Amino acid sequence: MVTIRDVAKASRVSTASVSIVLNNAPLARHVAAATKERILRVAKEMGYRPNVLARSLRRQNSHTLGILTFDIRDPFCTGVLEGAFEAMYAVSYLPFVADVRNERKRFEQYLEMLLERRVEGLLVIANWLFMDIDLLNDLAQNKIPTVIVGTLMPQSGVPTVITDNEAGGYAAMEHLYALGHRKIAFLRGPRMLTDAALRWRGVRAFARSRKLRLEPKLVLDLPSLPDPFSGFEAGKHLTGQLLHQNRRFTALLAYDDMTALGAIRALVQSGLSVPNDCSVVGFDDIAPAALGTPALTTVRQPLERLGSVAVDTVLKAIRAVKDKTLHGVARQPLVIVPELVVRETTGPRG
Amino acid sequence: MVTIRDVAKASRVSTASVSIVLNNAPLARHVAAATKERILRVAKEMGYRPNVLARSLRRQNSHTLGILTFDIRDPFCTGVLEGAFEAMYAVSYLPFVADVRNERKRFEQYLEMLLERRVEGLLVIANWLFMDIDLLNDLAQNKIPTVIVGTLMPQSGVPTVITDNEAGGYAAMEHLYALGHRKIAFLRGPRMLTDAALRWRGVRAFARSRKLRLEPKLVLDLPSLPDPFSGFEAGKHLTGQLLHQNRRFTALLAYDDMTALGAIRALVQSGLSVPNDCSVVGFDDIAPAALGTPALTTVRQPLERLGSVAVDTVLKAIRAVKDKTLHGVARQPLVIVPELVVRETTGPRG
DNA sequence: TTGTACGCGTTATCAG
DNA sequence: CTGATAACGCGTACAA
Repeated sequence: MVTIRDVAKASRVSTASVSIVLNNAPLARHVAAATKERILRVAKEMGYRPNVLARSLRRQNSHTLGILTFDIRDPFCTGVLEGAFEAMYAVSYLPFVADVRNERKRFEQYLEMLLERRVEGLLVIANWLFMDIDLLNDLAQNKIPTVIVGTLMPQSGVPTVITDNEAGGYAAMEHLYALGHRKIAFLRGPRMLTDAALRWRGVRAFARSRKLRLEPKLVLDLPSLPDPFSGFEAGKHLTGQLLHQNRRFTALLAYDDMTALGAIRALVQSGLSVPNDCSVVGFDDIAPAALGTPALTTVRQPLERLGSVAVDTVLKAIRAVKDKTLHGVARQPLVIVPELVVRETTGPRG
Repeated sequence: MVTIRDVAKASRVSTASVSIVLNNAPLARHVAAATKERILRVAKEMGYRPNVLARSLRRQNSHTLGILTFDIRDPFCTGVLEGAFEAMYAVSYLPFVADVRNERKRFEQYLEMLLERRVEGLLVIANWLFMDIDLLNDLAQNKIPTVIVGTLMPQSGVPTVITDNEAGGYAAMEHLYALGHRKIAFLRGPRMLTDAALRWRGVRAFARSRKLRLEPKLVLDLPSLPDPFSGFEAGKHLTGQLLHQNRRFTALLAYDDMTALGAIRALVQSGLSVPNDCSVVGFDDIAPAALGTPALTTVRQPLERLGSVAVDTVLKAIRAVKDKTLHGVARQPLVIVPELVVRETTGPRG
């Protein structure tokens, strides 16, 4: 590997000059044009690549962020990741990504590894499972700028970027109501989950505004399970239950897309048609939502936007720390408005 | 940030002793137990975290791999990633992941960034788009151990890990044939794509073995488009075309799941039922395949396995370079056997 | 333009 | 046996 010293020797100047010229530092103005050119040429010829490790050591920054995901296969994660990557690319930061797989041990080990690598900031793409495990402390301990994306941790104190769940729930209800649905079944999220509570609040808010009564027997709660794809099974199972009890409903609002997809499976397997016999609405707009037939109507979380806003927030915090302008990051969660995507699983009341 | 010097001072020993003890180096045997304990305790109390940048600089290794993905949202990528992460976690390597988004410029920039960061090896999760752009040279240039996953680049010279496409094609045909299907439509992959060619070869091999004639009019080729999700649209469009021409077929074998999902959409929208009127088989077994209704029958690529094998291969190559045992990595592509997953989109000929 | 101390941990060599 | 000293890896930045 060719070092800056090699280049210096070959160009017959000092390493200082090489560094100055290659970085186009202010002092480069005082370097003779001919010398500059020579250095540039030699460096290229020799295929010199500065060692970022050494640079980071010296500059005390790594141009690196750590991203902790709860499950890389979850489309929610990858959506956020895409946005995060984009924002990082724009400022030439590189991400370490660590897939926690919903395991506490991994979370802690990865966190340690990332800190040892001197990442400048941390992004945590979370789901409800991050709740049980009180890793929040681990996060709060380290002074390093951190942002949580995707779910609201009660009193975590960590800056958060989320979708406006309440608005989403409201919009979904509005849509179903407009189509004439009055008997609506709900597959709510796990009870302790803040997001679930907020979505439900949006639903209730809408119902109140239209004096629509929500039938308690049509409201079921998802258990909180560790596997993200288990949402599918849960949705299928709960819907099957509803069907088994002969409950009447013409529409179903699911906690998220995975749940909705499971619900559809149960409906179709019972010989019902979606949306003719029952409309279904999801939440998230993960990739599979659009790929199934019929395509899922859902409340789209602006995943890429969540990711990029989160990165911007972390970067801002990093700068704030550097400049010691302590009025760094907003304490309030950053809330991003979702968007209803009407596709094929909803239709007028049959 | 607390450094090794701080710990040394606080434990009243030299930095050397601290390093030796904390790393449990061979020399640690010669350190008095009491001293050891003191160092350990002080280090923990002070929350000392070794600076991996400095360590890497000294040891001339980074314990880091670079992973280039063509599109982080593609379920194929994330499947491979999961396996890769797992294998890396086992040896405490951390991945930089760079999402190329099928853009040449990004590929080159990221590649440069990764090399500057002294990643020890490179993993390229590729799809057909990596073909057009002759980035292979860029890869071959750098001496750094590299493995390509997921698609076979003709004469690239870069070690590759792939699924046995031919076996997969064969298995899919076998399944359809056993169900009684004889009029089978094919949505082949892009013509220049090696994987597509191999799958097709598997199909033909089976047909020959049963003296089954393949109707040329039922064989269509996908265009090669840049967006991974475009496979869906292409599948839908080509199937629509087939239907429009009133071609008779009782089963359809798609290039991959995305294509298959698109085909199903077209079939259902034409009033046909899957699998009653037409069976459909995909290839890959990406997550959405199992989530749709009906669930897709498909040839599963062992994605995690591809990822972990790829990482193991890179690590092996890294070690080979270090030990200068030049008989490093196999020149032959590593081929992993796929598995037919029978779900709901295939049934006996109607 | 250059010399050189510095950032931080590792390890070979040396002294007690 | 026990521990310290110092060179090293590489690029940066300031004084000269």
